[in-house]
Amino acid sequence: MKESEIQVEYNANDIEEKWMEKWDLSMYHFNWGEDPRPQYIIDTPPPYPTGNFHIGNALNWCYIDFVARYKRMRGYNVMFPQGWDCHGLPTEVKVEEIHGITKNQVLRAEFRRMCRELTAENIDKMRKTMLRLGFSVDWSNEFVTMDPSYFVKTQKSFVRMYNDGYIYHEEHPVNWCPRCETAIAFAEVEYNTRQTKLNFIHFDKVDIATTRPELMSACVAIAVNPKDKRYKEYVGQEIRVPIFKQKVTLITDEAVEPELGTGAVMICTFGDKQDVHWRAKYGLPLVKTIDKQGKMTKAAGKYEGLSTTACRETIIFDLKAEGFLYDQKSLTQNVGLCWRCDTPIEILSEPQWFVKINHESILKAAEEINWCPEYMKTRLQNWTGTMEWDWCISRQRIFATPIPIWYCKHCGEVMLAEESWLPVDPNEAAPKKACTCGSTEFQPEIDVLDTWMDSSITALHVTGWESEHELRLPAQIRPQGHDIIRTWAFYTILRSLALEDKKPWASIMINGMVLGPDGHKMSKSLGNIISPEEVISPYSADAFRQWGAVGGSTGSDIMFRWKDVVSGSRFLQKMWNVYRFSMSNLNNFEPEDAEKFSLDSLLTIDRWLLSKLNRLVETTTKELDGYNFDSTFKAIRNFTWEILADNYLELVKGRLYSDKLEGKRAGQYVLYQTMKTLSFLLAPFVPFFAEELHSRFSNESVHIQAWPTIDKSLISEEAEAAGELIKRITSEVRRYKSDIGMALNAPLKKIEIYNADIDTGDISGATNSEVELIGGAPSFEYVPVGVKINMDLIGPRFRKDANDVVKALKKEDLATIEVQQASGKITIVVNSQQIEIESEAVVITKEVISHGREVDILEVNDAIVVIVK
RNA sequence: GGGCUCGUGGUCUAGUCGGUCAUGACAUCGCCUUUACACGGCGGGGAUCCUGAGUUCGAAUCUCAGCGGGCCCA
Repeated sequence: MKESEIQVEYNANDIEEKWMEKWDLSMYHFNWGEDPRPQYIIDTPPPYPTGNFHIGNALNWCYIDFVARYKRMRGYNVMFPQGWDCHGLPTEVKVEEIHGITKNQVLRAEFRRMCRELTAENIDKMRKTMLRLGFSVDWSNEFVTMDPSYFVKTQKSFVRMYNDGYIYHEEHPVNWCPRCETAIAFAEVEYNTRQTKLNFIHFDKVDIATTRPELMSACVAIAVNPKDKRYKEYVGQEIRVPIFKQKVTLITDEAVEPELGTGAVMICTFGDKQDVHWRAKYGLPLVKTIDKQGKMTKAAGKYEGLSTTACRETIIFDLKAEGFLYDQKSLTQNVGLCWRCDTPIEILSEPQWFVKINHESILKAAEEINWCPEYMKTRLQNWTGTMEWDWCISRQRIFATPIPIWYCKHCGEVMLAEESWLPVDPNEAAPKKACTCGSTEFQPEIDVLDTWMDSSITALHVTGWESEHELRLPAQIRPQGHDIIRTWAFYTILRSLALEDKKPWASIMINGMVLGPDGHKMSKSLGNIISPEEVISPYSADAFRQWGAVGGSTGSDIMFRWKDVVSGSRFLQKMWNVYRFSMSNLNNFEPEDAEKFSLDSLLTIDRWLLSKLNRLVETTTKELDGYNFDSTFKAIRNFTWEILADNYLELVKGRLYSDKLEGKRAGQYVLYQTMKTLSFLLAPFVPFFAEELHSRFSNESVHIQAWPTIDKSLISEEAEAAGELIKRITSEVRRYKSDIGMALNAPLKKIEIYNADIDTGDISGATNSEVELIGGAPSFEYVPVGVKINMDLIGPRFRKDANDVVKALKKEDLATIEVQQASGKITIVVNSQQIEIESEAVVITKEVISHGREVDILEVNDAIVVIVK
């Protein structure tokens, strides 16, 4: 083996950059052709190209990469594709900001070009971070949703779902941002508490309380609780709305809270989602009093043209002047805000495109998917159960996939694009055929598709839907955060069923959110954001990735902790030292020596180590199959540090330094196997470091090697017990030296070991002392010092009296119990009753006394270790 | 307000088909510069297992209620 140029310091950043340069990334490519390996396709989340690959993304990608690398080593044909979910409002807003324009000041095509340009730059930046973090992405399967090659599929999916009756166009209440002038989905509404005024207003028969008097012109009914006696006599009667003078009916509904305000509320179209409910439930008329810009319409009479807030002030002024308003109280309430610009949203009734939701089929598919962790499935189920509106898929924006629809100017008929015309922007191209009425004059649909329409077909896209390859749906796994179970997971299942009648993935692996070092979710406003780059440059990507692995269990939210990164970095240095030590002792040991090596010449502690090593392989394999990265990596770390470094190396050193070939060869063999195995086990987690370790064993990348197999013949209880005894004796001697203030390498006059049949060579080496094994019974006296009680036996047998039995046993003379125990039965008196206890229920602990000899005595299991001073 | 989830030494965490000394890491204290490593080794101290009630001979673990954190939603 070569040990040259193994530096004392592990210089992570140099080594990571070296491998980044050297690696041929085609080793991560998926093979679309014939392949004997089973496929393992990952439906990677396409991030939104903000330009910053943040730490939350990084955690998600760490998980994906652990799985991808592991599965490749396990012999799967793995695809870890990378997509980019480009369309959306944030980019539009950013472009307006950068160019100092509003989107309506330039041509749509020009605005789209600006958005594409910015997105391409942002993707570039994020790709760099991903490469630096060592993710084994298959870049040959990258997709960009704004590219025609991708959005042609979004459009095709629209056309097919339209033809299959899943999509319809209808006037329906939608969440609307008056600033952005677009419909938005529930997923895009944020809630915040605000102070507002509850206004108390006299109507002609009742008094009502409202926070939104500007909606009085849209008042279509008054509602009270059916149990509210105050209004009983007026139920069903007509009430006149002040100022606007329209007559509305007083109705009753359970949902009205009698305690709030006056107990009577206006139903307006629409103040909130409850109004939408009530309007549908009671078949009330629709009055549109707010327009798309958030201005009052003609329906608001003299208030037409005012903004909603100006209208509110003016109406309050007028109500006061005319004596209708008799009180105002402040009220804290939650208001819905546009997630992007914080403008309070309105509910408007507008013609929009919708996708029908089939609850049952989604629930059934969710049941067939393997959820990790399992409880995340409940979230999807609960959400599905509470969906009331269909999915609104149209948006009034520019940078998005166009809806491939025109309307005939002559007869109004809808003209749907044929698949062969796609991709198409109806605003830039006309239909290639005439309307059924004969007209060739068309009005293009200017609404565009919700971005989720793009991203909800990723599972289809990556498995080859509508490509030159055969369809390989379902993908094997969907890795994603729990924040988007209700959106991305939900929509993907829906679309996959609608388009191919198949579930999108076999499994879904959920990651938690990343919290800042202060325990709160990372956010700009809290100022607790940490970027992956800030962590990598002082500590390395491999250290960062270890935080991802050990930070917490899969699915739970995990805090970013610097000390996890620091300890990751220390582990690399520790492992590096172990490796350096091992390699320097392997300079005359070649792979052929390992092949020729006869296992018969292994010593006890070697077998102990190899047994532990194979158990480690067993554990890591099992844990990785269950996506338990934290327990996997902790097991590797524990093995390396405790078992290998602190114990095995110390015990084997004596042999490695000695001239006796046989024991030395055995130690070298163990080190050789262990270093090779560890380089494989570490590969999914710390790919740069593992490659560096492996590079001195082979010219091939560690990342295309097979995962180690478990050699069951080397796993042995006896070997472990025997090794454990040696290890414990050594560490007892170490403790002894520490207790009496000796240096740990200081020699003892002599160590005698009684009542144990073990190799003493390694003990002697590790304690730097002569060790003599003495057979036969030692001439020492045992003194009982305590009693341990087995509650498994005592508890169920004595129930209520168990406590008294324990007390009695503890009071009893130890020597007496010992004598009785030897005879098989212990008889004691409890609560003046004589009872018998089986001898197994009690264990007498004993100590050995030196009996006059000038020695100290240590006990390890049944062995007696005598230190001659 | 609803759903899911978590609450264990100063900090973070393991354990959760109930069994009497509760795991480990970081921090802290003491000892040790031993030829892989002081980014190390050895040893010690430190816990009302969120609170209350219940089930049980016995609860960190099971049940109920409450308090507090997180995410999603209204």
